[in-house]
This record gives sequence, structure tokens and C-alpha cells, in this order.
Amino acid sequence: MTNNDTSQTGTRVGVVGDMGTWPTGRLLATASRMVEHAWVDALDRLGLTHAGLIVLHLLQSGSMNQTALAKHARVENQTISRTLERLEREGLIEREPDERDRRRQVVTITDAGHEAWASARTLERDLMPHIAEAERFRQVLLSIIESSSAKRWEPQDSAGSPEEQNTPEQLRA
Amino acid sequence: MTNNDTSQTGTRVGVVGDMGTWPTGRLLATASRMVEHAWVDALDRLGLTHAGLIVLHLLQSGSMNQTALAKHARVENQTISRTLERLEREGLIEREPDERDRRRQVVTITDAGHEAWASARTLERDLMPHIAEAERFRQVLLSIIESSSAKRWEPQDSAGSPEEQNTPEQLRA
DNA sequence: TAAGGATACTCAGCCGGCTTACTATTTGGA
DNA sequence: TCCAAATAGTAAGCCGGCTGAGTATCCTTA
Repeated sequence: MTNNDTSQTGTRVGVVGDMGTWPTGRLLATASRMVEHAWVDALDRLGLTHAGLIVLHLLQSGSMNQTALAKHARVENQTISRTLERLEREGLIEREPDERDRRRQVVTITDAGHEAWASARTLERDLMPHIAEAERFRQVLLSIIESSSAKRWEPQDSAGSPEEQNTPEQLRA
Repeated sequence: MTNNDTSQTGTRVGVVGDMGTWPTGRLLATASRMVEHAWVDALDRLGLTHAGLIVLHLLQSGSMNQTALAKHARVENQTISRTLERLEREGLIEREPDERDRRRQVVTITDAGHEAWASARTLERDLMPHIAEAERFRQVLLSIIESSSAKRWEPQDSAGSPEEQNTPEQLRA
């Protein structure tokens, strides 16, 4: 019943403490949160957030409309909408109506946005803790995403259509 | 503008699509969200949520106060406070003032809470997608949590103090 | 050509993280 | 003893997920 002691391996139990018995899904969520914490301060200094960073990344290859951004970021349309609102407020992106389809907004990264991205991209590399067999780990994450996101995202993304929607380039304004 | 067409039959690119180049931290966050989606429906039918499940798990080994719950769940005090509010509203836990320290609230799982937990615990096992080398994967997650959560959680948890705060048993009411 | 259906986006509201700020207690030390 | 510091918890407000609804604009087709 003692779930936190100094039993084996000399090196004490460390911060993970009693988490050894946690289900994997919860470990995943916790690890994700902890990694995010490490970024917050640095990102904050650049005037952006976790969610905004994804958008800046996606916009590197050209402007797109919001729905396309949402699909690539794997979030709902309404979520991207608010994220863009904040990025626009910070001056990192611009939105303007699409002439050819007035339902759409064309989202473009600004100069300030490019600068922020340039500063931030190294952070993602530097602040992620070093892990053994990183490539294997990434493959497992991808396989989890693949198998558990099928129902939500499959229809949009498994298409082999040569035009539209699979690469940012094809979604340029 | 058909963004949803045929031509899927081959193995193709799958849902992960362009995510191969994403930084690991973002993959982690996305995988976590996708796994959570799979649980939501089932949990909802039991009247509880992701966050509530953690609390029920922790309360299996006995009642505790809120700060202890927060530490074990690795979230802030204010976060657990609202989670408990919802669990109490659902009748899955009870809170009552601690006689010995009137600042504290003793949190106890109810019979309904035990039932919900019993139903839910199998979900966690069944809904998590099967992954190769699960144990290695868990170890990597634990090591990420360990290294990136040090600053936030170390002071509370690495203590060798034999009394107070490290195991649920020691925090019983 | 005039519906009716699809699509793009926004609004409102919930949950679960977080920070900052506050109250009420308890504890500890001068 | 008594007052300051520490601790337990709540409140308010922000971000980023989500769902459900609602508006505007295509697009299709009868």
C-alpha cells in the first residue's frame, strides 16, 4: 500500500512518486501539460502561446483560410477562430476576406509573425527534455494519433485527391 | 472543391498526414487530446469526466483534503477545487470540514462514486489504443514528467519527511 | 431561377488548465 | 502572549479545448 518510498535503485523516487500505476492515458495528458509549462514563460515573452505557435508553423508555407488551418492543426473550427483572434490582436497575423469566396477569411502571417516564429522554433527544440530513442517515441505518438483520431479526422484527411487540402501549398490564397 | 473523395483503398498517408515534421511536444499534446476524445462519450454516460476520474482514483485509498489531492493529481489547488465542486454536484464525493483543522475540507468518495469508478476503470484499459512496447512507452512518459516538472512539483514530493503528505494513507481524515 | 443544402465562420457556454488576489485559519517565534 | 508568516481553500478572469446554434455565402438541382 505504500505508494511512495525509497525502496529500489538507490536514487529515490523522484517527482513521479506514485504515478507508476496511473493509466497510460493519464500519463500522456500529464506529460503533455508538464512539457507545456516549460514553454509558457519563453513563449509569453514573444507575445504568443502554444496554440498560436501551431498556426504560425502552418502559415510558413503560405496563407490559408481558417477551416484549412483547423484541419491541419487538428482542432475544431471555433477553436482556431479564437486563436486567430488573439494572434491578430498581437499583430502576428492578418485576416482579410477572400474575394473569390466571401465566406472565407484568408489568414496571412505578418512580418512580426515571422520574427516571432523564428525566435520560437528553436525553443521547441531546446525546451523539450531530451529523451532516449526519440524517434521511436515519436512513432508511437503518431500511431496513437492515427488509431484514436480516425473517427474525427479520417474523412478530411485520408483523401488522395491531387488538388485541395493535403498540403499547405495547395491551400494558398 | 471536393475535399472528400474516393481513392482511399491503398495504405496511403493516413490521418497523420503532414504531422511527421511536428515537434515532439506538439505531438504529445495532440495524442493526449485524441485519446481523451475516445473517453468522453463513455465517461459522460457515467456522469463524470477525465478530471473527475483522477480524483476517484486517488480517493480509492482513503479520504484526503483538497491540497493533498491536488498534489497527487499534479494540478493546482484551484483546479481541484472546481473539479470537486462538479463531483459533489454529481453526488460522487462529499466534502466536510476537518474538525482538527478548520481550514481543511475532508473529501470522501460516496457509494455512487465507488460505482462510477468501478465502471470507469475498465474503460481506461479498453479505450486506450493498443501500442507496441507499452511499458517502454510509459517509462518515457514518466521520464518526461520527471524532468520537466521538477521545478513545479519537486519541493512537495521529493521530501523524505516520514510524516505528512506523501501517501494517501498518511492523509486520511 | 429559386429553393434547399452544404460550407465558412462566429457566438455563447461548458470544462479544465493556469495566475493573481482574497479570506479564514493555524503555527511559530519574538 | 500576540502578531506575523504559512497554509487551505475560494473567486475572478484568461487561454484553449469542446458542443450546439445561428448567419452569411456558395452551390446544386428541380
